[in-house]
This record gives sequence, C-alpha cells and structure tokens, in this order.
Amino acid sequence: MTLNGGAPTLDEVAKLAGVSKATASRAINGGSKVSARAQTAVDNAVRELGYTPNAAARSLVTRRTGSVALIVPESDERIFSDPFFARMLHLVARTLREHDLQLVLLIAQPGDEAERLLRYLRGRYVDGAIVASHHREDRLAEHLSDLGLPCVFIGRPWIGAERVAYVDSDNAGAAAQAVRVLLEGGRRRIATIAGPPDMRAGHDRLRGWRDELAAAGLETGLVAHGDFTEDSGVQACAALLDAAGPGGIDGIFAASDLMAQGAIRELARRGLRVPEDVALVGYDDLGVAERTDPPLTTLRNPIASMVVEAIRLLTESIDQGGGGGPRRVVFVPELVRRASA
Amino acid sequence: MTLNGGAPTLDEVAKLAGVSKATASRAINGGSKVSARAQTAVDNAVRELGYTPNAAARSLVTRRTGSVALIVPESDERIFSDPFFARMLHLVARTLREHDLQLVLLIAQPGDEAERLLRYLRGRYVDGAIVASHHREDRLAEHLSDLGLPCVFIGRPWIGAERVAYVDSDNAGAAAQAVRVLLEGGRRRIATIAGPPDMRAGHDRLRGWRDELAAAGLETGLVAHGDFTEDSGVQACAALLDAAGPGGIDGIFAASDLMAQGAIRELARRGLRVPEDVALVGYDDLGVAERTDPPLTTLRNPIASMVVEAIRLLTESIDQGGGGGPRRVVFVPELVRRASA
DNA sequence: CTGAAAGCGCTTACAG
DNA sequence: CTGAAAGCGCTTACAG
Repeated sequence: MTLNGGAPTLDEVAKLAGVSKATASRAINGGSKVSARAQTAVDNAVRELGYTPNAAARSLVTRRTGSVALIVPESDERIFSDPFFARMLHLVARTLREHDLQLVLLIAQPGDEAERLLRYLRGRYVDGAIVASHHREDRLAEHLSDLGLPCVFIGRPWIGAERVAYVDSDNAGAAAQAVRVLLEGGRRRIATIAGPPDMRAGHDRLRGWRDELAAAGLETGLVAHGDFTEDSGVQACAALLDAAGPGGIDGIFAASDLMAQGAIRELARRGLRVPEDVALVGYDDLGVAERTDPPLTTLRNPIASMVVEAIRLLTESIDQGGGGGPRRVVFVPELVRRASA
Repeated sequence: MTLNGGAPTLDEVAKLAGVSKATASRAINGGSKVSARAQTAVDNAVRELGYTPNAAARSLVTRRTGSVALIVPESDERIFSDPFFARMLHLVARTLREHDLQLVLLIAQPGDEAERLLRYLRGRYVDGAIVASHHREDRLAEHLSDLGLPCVFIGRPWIGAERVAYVDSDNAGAAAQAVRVLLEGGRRRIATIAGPPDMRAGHDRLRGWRDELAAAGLETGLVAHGDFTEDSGVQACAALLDAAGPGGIDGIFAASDLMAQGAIRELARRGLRVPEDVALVGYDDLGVAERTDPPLTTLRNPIASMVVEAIRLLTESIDQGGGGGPRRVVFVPELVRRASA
C-alpha cells in the first residue's frame, strides 16, 4: 500500500515503459507524436499496472471534468416516478454517455436558496449543466448565467430566459391543436384538466386551451387543476362534472395522459362513455396513452428531441468556451390520433 | 477574464485578506488555529471575491471528492419509473445530502463489461459507491472489491457477496409471512405472482412462498412471473386463473403491490371478489397499497432503513479507510394488514 | 497563530 | 518524436 492508496501513478507507468512522463501522457491521450515503439511500451505498462489517470490531477490542468450536471427541482419525491421525468432522466443518461460524459444528478433544494447548488457548480465539479423543469420562482437561470457555466434549460425558464440557452416544446400550440380536434369532432362544452400553474408545461397548455376556445367564441371557464398524476385526474374530472351545470361537458383536454387516464376512470364510474358522451385528448404519449381504454388521442411530447438537442447545445457551448450567445430551439409536438377523440 | 476562466483563486483571497495562502486555507476549512482577526479578513475576502475552492485542486491533495456514486443497472428504462427505485433514488439523494455528500448517478451498461464504469471508479471521481439492485450475472461485487473502493450493496449480491458490505431485507421471511396470513385466513390453493427470477427480490420472495407452502404440505406449482409492473400483474393473474384447473385459486401472494393491483383488476374483470373469493397479499407498501380497491394487505419494504444504514456503513468505511472487513445488516419487513387478506 | 515550502498527479508548451 | 520543467490550485507538515 503506497501513499496514494495503492493506485498506480503516471510516473510508475513511465518508468515501467522506459519513457518520460510526458511521453507516457501523450501515449495515453490520443497518442499523437508518439512512436509506435513507445506507444506499445506504454500500453503494456498501463495494462500491467491497471493504470487509470487520476481524475482530479487531470482536470486540474485540462480544466475539464468530463461530467455534466442534471439539475432537477426537489419539489416532491414523486418527481422520479413521474413518467416524463423518468423518461428524461433515462434519455439524458444515455445521450451523455454517447458523448463520453458522466451524469451527475443534482437535486435543487427549495430551502437553501440554491446556495449549496451554486457552491458545487462554482467548484467546477462539472463542465456544464442541464436544468430540467423548474418552478416559477426559481432564479436559477440568472444565477447560472452569472456563474458563466455552460448550461441549457429544458423548458423555457420563467425568469431570466433571455440570458440562457434553452430547448422547449410548443405547449400552447399543441394544446390549441387538441382543442381543434375536439371542435372538429363537434364538441362545444370543452373543459380542461390543467397541470400545476407554476410549471411551464402546466401554464402554457392551459393558455393554449383558453386562447383557442376564446377564438372560437366558446366558454373558457371549465378549468380544474391537477398535478399530472392519475389520482389528481380523477379528482379534477369529478370537480369538473359536478360544476358543469345544465349544459354538461362534451369534451376534455387533459394536460397529461395520466390525468386523462384518471378522467376515464371517473367518467366510467359515472356511466359516461368516451368518446361518445365525452371526447378526451391527453398529452405526452409516453406509453400509457396506448394502454388506456379507449386508447388516448394525444400530443406526443418530443422529449427525446429536446434532450438530444439540449446536450448538443451544451457540448457546443462547452467546446467553444461559451461564446456566441445563448441558443434556443422549440419543438412542435405531434398529434397522435387514437380512439378517445 | 483571467487564465483560470475568471474564477478567483486562493492566492487572490489571501492577498486581499493580507494573509498567507496557508492561513487563508485554514480559515476556509474549519478555522482551527486562526486568529479572529485573520478569520474575519479571510471571510470578507471570500465574500467579496465570491470565492469557492477549486474541487480538483482540493481533492488532489485531500484525496476526497465529497461525492458518492449510486450505481444502478441499465436493464430497461422503466427502472426510473418503478416506485421502488424512485423512492430509493430520492432517499439516497436526501440522506447523502445530510452527510454533505454529492450524488453521482452511474448507470451500469450491460454491454461494455462494466469497463467504462470501472474506469470511472478507478479514476477516483468518487469516494465510495452504493450499488442498487443488480442482476444475477453481474460481477460488480468482485470488481469493486478488487478496486478497493468503499462500497455498500443494497440487496445481497448474487456473486461475491462474501467480499463486500451490504444491507438487505428478509424477502424470503416476509414472503413466508404473507403465506401464513393467507393460511390463517383459511386459504389452501395459494398462488404467487413472482418477480423476475434474476433479481434478488424476485428470487427470494418466491423461495419464501414456496418453502412456507411446502411446510404446510400444500401445492407449490401455482406460479406465474411478472416484472413488478401492474400490467405484468394482470397477465400473470390471468395465466394463473386459466391454468388453475378445477380447484381454482383462493389466495395469491404478489411480489409487488403494483402486480397485486393488476391482479385486482383481472379478478374484478372475471367477477371474482377480493378477499371473499380470492385473498390477496402484496409487497412494498410504498403508496399504491392504500389506494387500491380494496386496500392491500402487504409487507412494508424497509427501503428507508436500508438506505440510511447503507450510507452509514459507507461513510464509516470511507472515514476508516476501509478497515474492519465488510459489514452486513438485514432488515425485517413489517406486515401491514388492510382489507385484501 | 502564521508563513515558506513541498507536494498531490497530471498535461503542455518549449527546446531539442 | 522525446524529455526536463513549469504549473494547474489547493492543503499540510514543519519551523517559528
């Protein structure tokens, strides 16, 4: 057991290979300007010793860590079981791996004013950050912009959007499209089960629904809020039905497929048929939409495109040292027609 | 913009505070043996400059990174939406934070023979690792043991368990208890919806069910496998019912609440009542068990205890430099009686 | 309590 | 193509 905990060092590799540390280092990184003979000697020494470069020492001089942070808000623990988040986490991990980058998961605490988070980021543990779905009052965009750390938001931030790069999807436009599907189906009493108003997706989808209905000269008061979960969809649907009054409801746009699924359950419980009595359009298309009964007409959330693009923008920014100003890309969700509307 | 990318350095702090780097360093870390005067001067300089120590430089000498890896198997992307995993991830993140440790999420690729993973770990990016639910053929325990990196497995590893520390829960014992509940309720034709046989929890719960039934002199052939999801529970339950033959089935032990929920759906579809016609015991108690209709009698998975204990063992091992041999702790799941059995 | 100095393990001009 | 040397930004004996 040597001083460094037993891990072999570049010096030992160089010695065993009979070359200098400089040559050993070059052979290990890319191998440009290294003779075949030296390369082989170093390769063998590396293998024999089981050598791996010390990350701290390396990044102290290269100013690269090979790691990228994914920042998610704490909010509540259900975040991880939310299908949207689960999918995104998986996609981020996979895409990062293709870029040979390591994922560091950072959970933003609402309490500590992001101090802890910023300290970590300032310490240069990571080369850049991806920020996923944050809440209305977050000032993360400003803080990250001040920091000068390359970062890309997934979902346009509420505050400071002009100072950072982001990818987003056209939530409002997609919601409007959902309403048009309902209208074309002859529906006139169209309600919505909206998401949390302090989240971008919740807010923008509600806005799209309202604007489109208003443009058609129809009532825009049939709103109930959920939190994207199935249970909340049941509650919201019940509230809507109870409050609808004489005219009733003949169409619903739910801001998530999970909430739409809850709505189906509540409608069934009351003996209402989908789509005959109430037509239903969901949002996300991450798997559940095809398994409900009836299968959901929905808007496909372009998560994969957003994640891939976000990471492309991020690596670009990392490689260029952050020049060129923040970039934006907005994807358009695709309508998927099934049986519910 | 200075050479180091604009980030202030300890040298600048020291200069501004009018002290040496050594004193500045001491003031920043704990502050023992530092005069009140020097401490204040350094504190002010740190604040004025917005200084945060460079992580790489610091860990190069301290040999600590302040980060811990959570290693999860890739398997399939649904892993993140699995309630057990979501809960565990959340608990790990929270508990680590209490220890002032940062979570680095590592997703083990089945393809690359763990080479990539081991390279990362060997690079000393992290001080230790927590390994969550891995598959039968993984040789991770041996590899990590060879590495000498402090680590704790959550769930006893299939291979190399004698070489590493782990926490586990008594899955077999809990399954046996589930069977006893069914037996005490007068059930004699007891089936099981088992989990994946290549996962610890799946394997051990099946074993507990079988042993207890065998001890009672009853049939142990009524087995169908699922993957812990609700849909798979529906399928498995249907298969069981179809295959049961003349005697039928009057009790089911499902290895997850989600699969139990699927079973309830399938039983209802066939007009069978729970618990009157078929008594049902689930496993996990992570939320869904109280929301099914009827609410599930189940075994409470002691995830929180396991995570807390795993991190305690890990930090102990990190602090002691790995002396003392691997430790083990096994928790006993608690029976939660509700209406389904 | 304080500072000068060594050293953590690497990479990278620089000169050859 | 190769090696000696400097330096990345910190911490920590050591001597005072």
